[in-house]
Amino acid sequence: MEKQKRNTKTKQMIMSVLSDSSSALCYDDFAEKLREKMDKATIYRILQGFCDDGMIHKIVGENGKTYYALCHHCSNEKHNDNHLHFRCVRCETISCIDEPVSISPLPSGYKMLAVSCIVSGYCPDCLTEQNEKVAK
Amino acid sequence: MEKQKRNTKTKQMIMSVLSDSSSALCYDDFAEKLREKMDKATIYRILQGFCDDGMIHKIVGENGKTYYALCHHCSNEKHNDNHLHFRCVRCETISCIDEPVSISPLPSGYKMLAVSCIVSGYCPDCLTEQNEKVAK
DNA sequence: TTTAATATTGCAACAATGTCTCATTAATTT
DNA sequence: AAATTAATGAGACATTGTTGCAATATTAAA
Repeated sequence: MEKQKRNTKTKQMIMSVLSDSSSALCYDDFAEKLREKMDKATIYRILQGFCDDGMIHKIVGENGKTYYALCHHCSNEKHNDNHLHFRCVRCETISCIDEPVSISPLPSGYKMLAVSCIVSGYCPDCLTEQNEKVAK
Repeated sequence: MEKQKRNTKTKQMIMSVLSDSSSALCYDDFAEKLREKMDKATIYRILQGFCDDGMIHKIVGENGKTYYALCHHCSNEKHNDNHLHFRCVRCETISCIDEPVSISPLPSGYKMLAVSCIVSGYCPDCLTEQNEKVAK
């Protein structure tokens, strides 16, 4: 790790965009919220740097895009990306769920090191709206 | 579904490459095995067609690449992509594990529709080799 | 079997996502 | 304040995948 030695305004802006969001963000989200204040390469480099430093983590969506999220519940000692991610099929946001993923026992002979898991469905907000629609 | 109406040689070749493989394959794998006998667009289109027809399924790896695998254990009536995928960190193959994924209960308010899950670690072959190395 | 209809293919251009180089700028150290 | 070093912006490039369209192959019709 030879990265992120200076705490610049650029980095602060990116970090604050991410802190203000309750869901994981992709490059386009950052670009939009920063209104072209920052170069594409810079955004990607800073996000990669934060990942290398263990401050955020990546989630690759089923659309092939990479999303970035703060490591809210990862301690410094024990960095754990193995939690669940949830993608809402209605509002299209991806967010972290703090419950650890329990995977049914693997067939013998396999050794598990990490889990990357995205559940899709309705998030609480969208499920509520959905139910209200049906109720009408 | 308006696809794959003709069973051409091209499709047969792609299907046989996939049948012969015990792991999921990405575009490059097909291109390599078919030795430039076939155009990129054709390969992608046929794979997409097989997906639409429910004969194969896609897995998006953590590298952002899409892998394709036969639906070995999906019946026609009940198409189930919600099984586990395993990526070996040593031989770098991605394969399907037929065990269904059991996810620890979601927080209330969420409604799960599908699961996309990739476990990484050592596959049986590579774990054996690893252990033999250590034993020496 | 020959013709007509239609699906498939190859090619090239394009699109989206992300990375790299390198000159310039900004932050830190001396 | 000057020197050092890290970060940034700009554009070119890389990779993965898609699209439009003319040419080809397959199937259906005559």
